[in-house]
Amino acid sequence: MSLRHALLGFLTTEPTSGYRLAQEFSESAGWFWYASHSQIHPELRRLEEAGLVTSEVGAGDARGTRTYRITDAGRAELDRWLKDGATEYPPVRDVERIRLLFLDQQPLEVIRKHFEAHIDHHRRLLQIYSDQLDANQRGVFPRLVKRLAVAAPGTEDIVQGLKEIALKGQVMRAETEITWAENALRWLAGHDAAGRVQS
Amino acid sequence: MSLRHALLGFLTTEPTSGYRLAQEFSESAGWFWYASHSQIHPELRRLEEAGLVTSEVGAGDARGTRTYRITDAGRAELDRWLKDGATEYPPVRDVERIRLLFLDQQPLEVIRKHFEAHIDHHRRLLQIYSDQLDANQRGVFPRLVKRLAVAAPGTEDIVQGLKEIALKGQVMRAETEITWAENALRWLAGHDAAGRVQS
DNA sequence: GAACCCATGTAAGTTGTTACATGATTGA
DNA sequence: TCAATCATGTAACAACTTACATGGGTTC
Repeated sequence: MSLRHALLGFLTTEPTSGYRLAQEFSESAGWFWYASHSQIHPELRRLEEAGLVTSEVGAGDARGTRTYRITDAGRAELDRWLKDGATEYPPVRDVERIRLLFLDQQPLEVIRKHFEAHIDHHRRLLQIYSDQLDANQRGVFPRLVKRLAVAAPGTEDIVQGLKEIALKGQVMRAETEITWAENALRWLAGHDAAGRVQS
Repeated sequence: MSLRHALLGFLTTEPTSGYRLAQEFSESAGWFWYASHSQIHPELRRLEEAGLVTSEVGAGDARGTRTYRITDAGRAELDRWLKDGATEYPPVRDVERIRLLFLDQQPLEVIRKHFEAHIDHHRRLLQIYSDQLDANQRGVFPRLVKRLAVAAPGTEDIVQGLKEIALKGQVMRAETEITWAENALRWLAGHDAAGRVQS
């Protein structure tokens, strides 16, 4: 149940609404966790039932925006999750790779398009994460600013450092995928040429 | 519905049983797709209902091993999937990363363990994929041998090349993760030392 | 007043996990 | 004969997706 803990984690930065959380969890390539509002709202209510968060609707709020706030029990649960549990790496389920394996009986053109689409996809991600990394390093990344404001004294450089490391990881991943696919395209081009020469 | 197409794809290499498929989908770090037998057996029956595969139990087979074979309709469906559909990249859901973000209020020791576990995990994967890559290059990788046997004439080097590229991708990913976490550990060690000097 | 954003919700369906259940064969 | 492996299956549950639904606020 990672959504639960992702929500608790975000709520340690500031109390906010399900709508805002849904925005955070949708934007920027899903940040590190994607979830839809139809999953977030019920989960927040379950968290409230469990006493891990509280919620209230502002007195004069006609829209009915419900603001969620993490409780001490919620912080304890998050702390327990962070301390006790090792990261559970999910099983590999890579559509791109299984497609690639079975593309071996398709025309070269189809294979080429596959790698090009892969590069496009990861270039988009690279752009997003590079921008965020840049904003983080300049200290203007909104989420960083908010988190620095609530960070325990003396932990500021850890907060910023870990965000930078996390973003650097995304950048490295995207770069790796692009390099890989570019190499593949080169191989494919060489193979194509070789095939023509021999025929 | 990728499991469907992953199963169809594997069945183009050779007719086999749900049990064997479940083994393939479990071993070797899940290869590129993990699925449990309790998901595979029902899916195979659904594929049979849809006319995409046929199945039969060998005459003298007391164990009741049911061998599935892809039909022309199944091949057509796989072909359609490979040709028409672009790869659908799933939304980002990265437990490791969200854990890392919220570790910023934990002791340095806990953070260090996180990166060490990350390195361990990816070293294991690296070993598996390196071995497979090696076996593939030497032409002794069982799945490669089988697939080469059914490959259309003239496509052998594409078959082997794409498998190599796919495995190379897994190796690169694992290496990237290890490099990333090693850098993070170095940063953490430097930070720890700096902290002690200042205090 | 139309279009768009803010804000929450439900319901149906799919996918995937975990646990339970059964029975045959093989090898120590 | 006991344990491991072969082989398939079901049932309950959890996670996630997609679509539908509602209503207030803002802006042109």
